[in-house]
Amino acid sequence: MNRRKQEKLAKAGWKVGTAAEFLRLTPQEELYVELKASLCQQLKRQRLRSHLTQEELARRVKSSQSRIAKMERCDPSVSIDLLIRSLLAIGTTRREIARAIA
Amino acid sequence: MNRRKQEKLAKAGWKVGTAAEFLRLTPQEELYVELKASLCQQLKRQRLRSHLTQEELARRVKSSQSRIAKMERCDPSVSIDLLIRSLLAIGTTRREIARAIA
DNA sequence: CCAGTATATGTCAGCCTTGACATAATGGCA
DNA sequence: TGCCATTATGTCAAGGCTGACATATACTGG
Repeated sequence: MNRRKQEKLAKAGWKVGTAAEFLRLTPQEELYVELKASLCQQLKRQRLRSHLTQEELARRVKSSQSRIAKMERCDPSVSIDLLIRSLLAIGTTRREIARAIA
Repeated sequence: MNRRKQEKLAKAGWKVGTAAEFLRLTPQEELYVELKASLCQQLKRQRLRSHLTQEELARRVKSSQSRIAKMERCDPSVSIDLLIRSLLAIGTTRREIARAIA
């Protein structure tokens, strides 16, 4: 958001900030969710690249369509553990995972 | 282990194999534990580099000495989530975490 | 040898994550 | 529009993870 618009909103009584500020995350929590988000995106990218539906992917990683959807949406209920196990299950290499994280 | 010794043990009725084989891990599970092990080592390295005791580190990451010990020993009861949250808590960057994983 | 510090191991109640299921929204396509 | 495939959201019992505590073991200087 540019400065102009921000000032305009401020005049109208709004506050502008990052999602982390809004959710009152500590800097560490912020890093954590960002890192997790990278893995969520990586999972979705890998799935689309493989032309799989969530249903099909779910079968491969022995999970369910709903959980795959939550993973890709980065739902708070999914762990990095599950994300990494899912990525490994569809052939993502450590190097690729590292690349997604960095 | 060299070939000679392996044959010798085989004659004596022993089987020789990797830890993964012994524990009957699937290739994916093996990748998972290896990746986790890298993070465990990284945590220990970072702690020693910072000249912290497990007790002190535990306070920083709001955990307990026993759990830190389990993390560094790569106890099955510790999750990648906790490892990553701990690493972030002591100032490890995403890049460094990625480097440890790759 | 002992005391003191650091690390390792075992246990467990309480909370968090998971797969599964139901159901709702979304997006084409005829 | 209605139908179908896909994805999103809500819920929950069962199992996994966590911090805390107790205790054991390892290490070191005196």
